[in-house]
Amino acid sequence: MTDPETTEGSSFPYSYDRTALAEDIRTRHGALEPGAESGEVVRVAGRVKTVRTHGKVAFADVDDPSGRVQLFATIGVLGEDGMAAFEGLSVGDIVGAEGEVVMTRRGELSVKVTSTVILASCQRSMPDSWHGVSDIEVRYRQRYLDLIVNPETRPVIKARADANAACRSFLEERGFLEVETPLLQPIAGGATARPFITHHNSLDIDLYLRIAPELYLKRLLIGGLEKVYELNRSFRNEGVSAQHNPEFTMLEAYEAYVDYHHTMSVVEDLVRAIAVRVNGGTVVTWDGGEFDLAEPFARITMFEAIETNSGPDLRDAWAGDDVEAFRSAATEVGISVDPSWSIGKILMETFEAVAEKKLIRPTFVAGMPKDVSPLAKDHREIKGFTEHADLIIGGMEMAPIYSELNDPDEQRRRFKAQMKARAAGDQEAAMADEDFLEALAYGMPPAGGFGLGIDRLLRLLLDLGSLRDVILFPTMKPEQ
RNA sequence: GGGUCGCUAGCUCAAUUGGCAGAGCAACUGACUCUUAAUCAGUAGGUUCGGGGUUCGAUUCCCCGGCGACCCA
Repeated sequence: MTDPETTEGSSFPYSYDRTALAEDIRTRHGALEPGAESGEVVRVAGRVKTVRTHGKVAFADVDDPSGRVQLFATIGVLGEDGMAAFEGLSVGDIVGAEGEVVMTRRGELSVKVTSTVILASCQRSMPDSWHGVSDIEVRYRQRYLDLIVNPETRPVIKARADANAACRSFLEERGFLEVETPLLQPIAGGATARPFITHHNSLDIDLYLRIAPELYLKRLLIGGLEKVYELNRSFRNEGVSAQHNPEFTMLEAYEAYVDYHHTMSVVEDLVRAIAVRVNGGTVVTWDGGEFDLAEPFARITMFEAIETNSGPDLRDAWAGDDVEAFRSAATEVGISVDPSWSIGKILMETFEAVAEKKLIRPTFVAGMPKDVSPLAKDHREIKGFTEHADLIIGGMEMAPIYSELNDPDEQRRRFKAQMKARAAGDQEAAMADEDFLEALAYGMPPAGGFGLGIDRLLRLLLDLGSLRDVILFPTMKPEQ
């Protein structure tokens, strides 16, 4: 309980003139002899972690962003009223304290307080400072408590800031321009996913939250911006899992006059740059194993990925367009094949079931069946494929990379095929975007593009069990 | 969507075969002039996630629901 005198009236002061952080004090006076005084008076501020009273002397630990500092109070300095006020501090209160930096007899660097002010009292009981909060649900719903009591949470925030900064500096160095494109879109394009729908009242139209910025960034390519990127939040109306959150952070970038071979190399370098910025090196510890991102990323085809993971060899069946062979192969590896699935969709599902989780070291799976890849150019070697690579690391899809489709007639045919799938019930199939087709008709330079999932990459680099551990406020159902 | 597990005091956790809902920390009162998970004495704190059922009696067993975690699809 705080003293009623101090909780009435101006119990929530407007500011506090802090003159030192815990770290500053340690740097300047950490070498003082036990019992010595520094002669320097400081004002510190932060959250009370513990209070230890001893009658005519008392201690409190205060956390600020740089660390912890001990407050040391004596009745000789504060008098009885001041001492009572100090002893009234509660764990969780945010306080400011002024006093001389001293070293206690027991060798703990302290601020020997002459005055203490409660800047914000903590009206609720703080979680146990020893055990912290272990209930995962509380950690996600009340992230502020997690941050206050669980020290391991804070570095995750720093890692995300570092990853974002690494993306920006990497791309800026290479002449890319950061842009912002619509989050509210009349047609949700650029990926295959179910969108969220919202409504604009005064225009009286439904709009979608973007599932990707892709089609707008390509419009900028058409407009002559040859290297653009957007570090974006996108939204997909799908389940929540260790690898999925309905809103997620992605880096999308496009570069004119290159193909996906070039862009794969760019992504490879970018992933290394992010790792170095976040972890200080390229060695990744993941799920009990270890690998080095500095080694060249593998580049294999989907057929090779399936085969080397003891799946069937499907090349002949693919060349012969033998849907039945695909159905039986997929069924054999335990997939329940939907009768509406195309041959490409079955191949894709087979790959995901057989190989994806086993690709731990960085691997570009280069080439994607055309009917599940409506925005990439035809593959130059494999019939029915597109130049669409997926970078897989740690068994997770990290980044799609395309030779961007820039033929408006072919794009129209791809959209048509998608609409057909959509009509057949595939809610993830792409929507045709006439406005985008018109833009393409003006001519888009050949280009390579990619989208890098930042949340998943962070999960990998930090070796965390769930995507929710790198998202500060993951999507949750309301409690009631 | 299916399966498994979890939900008890502010936090971390107990509660025997179905038999008085408890401990530590936090809070509150008091003692203590160098503590640092301070110590000591005392006080208070509960819709056991919600609803229903079985039973003399339910935290415990059964059913329905909520939220979460993990696994599977």
